[in-house]
Amino acid sequence: MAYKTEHITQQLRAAREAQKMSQRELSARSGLTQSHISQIERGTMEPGLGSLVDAARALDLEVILAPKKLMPAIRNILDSTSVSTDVLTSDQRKLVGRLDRWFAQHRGAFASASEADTFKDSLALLRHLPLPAEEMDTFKEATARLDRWQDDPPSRQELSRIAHAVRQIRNAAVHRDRDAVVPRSAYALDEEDDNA
Amino acid sequence: MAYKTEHITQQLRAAREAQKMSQRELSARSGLTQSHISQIERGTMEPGLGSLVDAARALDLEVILAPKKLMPAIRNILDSTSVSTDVLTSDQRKLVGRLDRWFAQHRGAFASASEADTFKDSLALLRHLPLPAEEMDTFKEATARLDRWQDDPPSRQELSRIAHAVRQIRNAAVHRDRDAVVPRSAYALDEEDDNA
DNA sequence: CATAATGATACGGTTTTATATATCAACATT
DNA sequence: AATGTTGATATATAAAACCGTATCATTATG
Repeated sequence: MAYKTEHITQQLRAAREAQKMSQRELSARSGLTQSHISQIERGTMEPGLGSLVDAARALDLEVILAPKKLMPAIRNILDSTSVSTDVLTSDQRKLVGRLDRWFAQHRGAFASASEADTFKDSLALLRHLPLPAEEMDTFKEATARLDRWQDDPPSRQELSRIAHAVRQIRNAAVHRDRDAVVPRSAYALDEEDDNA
Repeated sequence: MAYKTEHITQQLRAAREAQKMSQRELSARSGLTQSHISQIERGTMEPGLGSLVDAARALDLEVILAPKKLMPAIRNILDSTSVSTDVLTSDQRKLVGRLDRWFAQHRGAFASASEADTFKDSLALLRHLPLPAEEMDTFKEATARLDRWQDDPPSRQELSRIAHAVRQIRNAAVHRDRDAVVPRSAYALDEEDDNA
């Protein structure tokens, strides 16, 4: 049915999820109904152009028409440029990187696969979400145990505790982020962009 | 009404006109109704996403979502790359240029202002539309009389005849251009009446 | 465990899109 | 002068979109 517009609506969903925004929050920002959004994302219904623009704007996206022949060049810009601003402290970057490498080799150490996935997901987010100094300490502290995994491998229970702690930090960061780090994201308030 | 989507639909119309395509032809290529297209372009109604995509495809355009922050870069691509590729023979370029200069000085020689305008319009198009060799001959032949305007000024009737001939060449070029240069633009035709 | 948040659905009701078809005035073409 | 083409409209009808609201199963969270 909505074969022609599938990629667009799919992109909408991807953008929303990338911003960790719920359908209900997007609903509030865009003026569309949550049920409406769900159906659009699922392909159950095809949005009107107006709805698409509303949803897109709420996600900091623009609906544009581009000549086919220019698409390669545009695509180049679109997926080469990393999306987030990456204003992390080098401390955070290093720590996340270290944990990342650790995880690559020891994911099997977790109690369950889902727990490992949760941990990985937390890491993925903390790679992009800046953490305030104090929380960085908590983060460091929570994962300090992993530094000694070599000569003293942590038990699964210890790992669970650590993963849970990291998860909490992630959650805190995500929630604070919406209003603090990405405050001028969507709204129609800032119509004024820089000039061309 | 359709304030949010005005620029998009406006762009649609601009693209269609730039390709010298009539609403009826776009209708045939896109599957939409001519009346539908008219209303969309006028802003009387807001198209669904499906309709927009259909119309866009028929015009060799793509509907895409782009992050706002990347818009400057994209806009750069969009309007830096100018119009058509201009693959004219040097013969055609020269001839058009000469006629252009001639016209700049002798537009008053035409029978009416509108006839002069028509001639200018034809020239403007032939500056960008490549002409096959045979037609170039016809073109040259039709305007040969102007080469002797100096010592033997052509009558208004002669001018009318020439202008008309040039106009015909222009028309043929436009039609051929649409069917040749934009052959694989729209798939809508293939779906419905798939005649070879 | 209890609670809250999430996404998927459902349904009745209003509004809008979209089609099919035709007409019309303004031009363009032959 | 006769004929085609163009874009704007009109009307009637079918088909969706869109909203409100509400429910439900999962999953996340405290």
